[in-house]
Amino acid sequence: MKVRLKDIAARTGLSIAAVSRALSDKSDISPETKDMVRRIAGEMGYIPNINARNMKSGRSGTVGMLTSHLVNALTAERTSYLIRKLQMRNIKLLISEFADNSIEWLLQNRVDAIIAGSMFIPEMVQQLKDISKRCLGNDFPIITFGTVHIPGTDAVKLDYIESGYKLATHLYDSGCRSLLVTCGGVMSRREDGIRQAALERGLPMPELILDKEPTLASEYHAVKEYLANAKTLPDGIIIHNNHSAMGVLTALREHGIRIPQDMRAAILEDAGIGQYFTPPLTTCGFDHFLLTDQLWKILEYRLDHPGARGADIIKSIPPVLKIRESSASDGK
Amino acid sequence: MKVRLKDIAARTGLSIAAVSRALSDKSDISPETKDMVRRIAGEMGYIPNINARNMKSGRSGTVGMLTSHLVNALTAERTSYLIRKLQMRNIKLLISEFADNSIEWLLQNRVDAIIAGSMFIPEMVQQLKDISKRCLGNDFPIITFGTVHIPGTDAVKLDYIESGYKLATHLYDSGCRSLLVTCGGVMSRREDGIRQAALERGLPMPELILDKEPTLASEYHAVKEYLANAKTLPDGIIIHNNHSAMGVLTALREHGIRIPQDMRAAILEDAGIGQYFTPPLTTCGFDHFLLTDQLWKILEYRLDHPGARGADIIKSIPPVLKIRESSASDGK
DNA sequence: CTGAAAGCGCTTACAG
DNA sequence: CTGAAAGCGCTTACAG
Repeated sequence: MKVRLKDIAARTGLSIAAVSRALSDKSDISPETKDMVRRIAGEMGYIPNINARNMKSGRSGTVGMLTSHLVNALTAERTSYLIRKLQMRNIKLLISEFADNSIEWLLQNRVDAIIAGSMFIPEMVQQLKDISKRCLGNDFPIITFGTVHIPGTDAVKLDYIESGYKLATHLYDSGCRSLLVTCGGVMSRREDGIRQAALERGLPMPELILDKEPTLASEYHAVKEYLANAKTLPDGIIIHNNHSAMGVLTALREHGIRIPQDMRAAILEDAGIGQYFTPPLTTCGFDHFLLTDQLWKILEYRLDHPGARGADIIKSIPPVLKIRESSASDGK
Repeated sequence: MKVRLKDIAARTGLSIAAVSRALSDKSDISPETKDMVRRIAGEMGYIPNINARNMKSGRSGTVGMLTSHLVNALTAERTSYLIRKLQMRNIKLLISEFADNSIEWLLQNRVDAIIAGSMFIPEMVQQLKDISKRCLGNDFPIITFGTVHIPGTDAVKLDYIESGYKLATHLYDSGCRSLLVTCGGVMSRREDGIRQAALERGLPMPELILDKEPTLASEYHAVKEYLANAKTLPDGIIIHNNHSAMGVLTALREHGIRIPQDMRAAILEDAGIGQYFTPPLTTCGFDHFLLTDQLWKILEYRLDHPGARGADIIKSIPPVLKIRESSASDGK
């Protein structure tokens, strides 16, 4: 933990510069000294200090990620995938759970790029706009994913309005007339799409269950409470994510509601687990492998081409509707 | 992105040192210059460079975490919790998915401490032993959680043998005579506890389903395949984690197996979702809030008390058995 | 209260 | 092929 180039230099009788070169592999240096230095360095247990190395280059070898809920399975999966990709290139990921000062924090740590999802948080969008403006001339890569695109940043566009619209349309076409929507802790653009589908048909606006603290247990209780007070029940439910689906379905079941006979159900997200529910659940969401892959490609390109900003890179991922038993159309 | 202390110094006519002090809040400096410097720094859009700051102190303000599967819900939750705690103290988390060189990588990045779980991976344990030995005199904090304790490191002990034993004992006492155990991609100490419970009763050793690639889908298929080839069925099943439970249960259901009538079932982990299955699933696992909290306390202590190594800190979390309908004892 | 200087560990033109 | 020197951006004794 303590051995420095200086120590190796002293031990070998070489200069610090020579040792540095012997170890770095990219300058010419005589094979003999190179081997010798490497051997001694190994013996001494030398571990290069990457932070010191970065000091010179001005880059930190770190990518910042703004997120709002790592706990979510999809977020975790995405993060895990990114970490592996980054790690293969010796790049670090600095995760910042969104707060007032999180972007500032990332900047203070001199991240080489920022990735951000959760663009439904207005403060986050605003902060990203601010730094995008501030850093524009500077060629600082910001890559977002979501429905909102900020000029000056790259994006993987996920049309949440479309995904809500698509799923609601399917449910209405299957016979639903009144929809209930669980929204988790926060409204997102997906509700807009659902509303639009209702509007087009002259059907009543969907009812929303908005939950303060969107954990599995609290969503379960929110739905329980809704059911206890409801005079008439909707004939369809859209569950906002995979994680809460178990809680919501349990609440429905305990209320004696059968799916799809009494109520059709679907998840407005796709973590690949819809088919493992009973009955299998219809899902409408974005392929997260595709998403993460696009994200990574843009990121890699930007890291490898600093100073060549050019136009914003924008990729789109379409929402995919997977129809399963839970939204069977004949009420069988 | 470009403003340095030097620039502020030039602009204010002060020395770099004075500017540094005005901004750092801990040295005495006249109120007027302090205010002035801060105002100017703000106007210039100064963002301190934390990495440069750390250069001097020798600490990186980063904690390394070795993990093997961030995708797992519990790992993600733990990580999220830790990140929030660390972020409040402006400490970074460097996550390293375990690989040959991951510890070396953390060390190169001069992490101030290492946290590691997944102690069922022999190579990881070996590597941790090596660096623990190498860094011992150096007061480098290593905090692990799991069943194995490495001398010279702190630990939150999770007795996996005990958790397996406890759950198997419960199932046997409920009437099971032959157990099937899904192990995910890797054997862990939990199987030892299950075997021990069988041994004590003179019952046959549990059958194990070991899966190469433990995803939800592959566990589903692994169980399907097992069921297709089994001559006689076990009367109890232990599922190794929450994530795979949905797949395993679906496979059982498709095979016409009713729980608990035909087969009792339980999860050897507790992510707080057991009660949301149909029927509610018995679980035996460790309280992850407690675990993470203990982890954080040890970590915080170590970071705040460098150079005061003393004895290893060891905390224990007991496995908790939560009995639910899926293991009802009278076969009703 | 403020400045000049040394230093954190490394890299990299620039000379030789 | 190798060394002396400057520098990355900041902090911190040490003088004044």
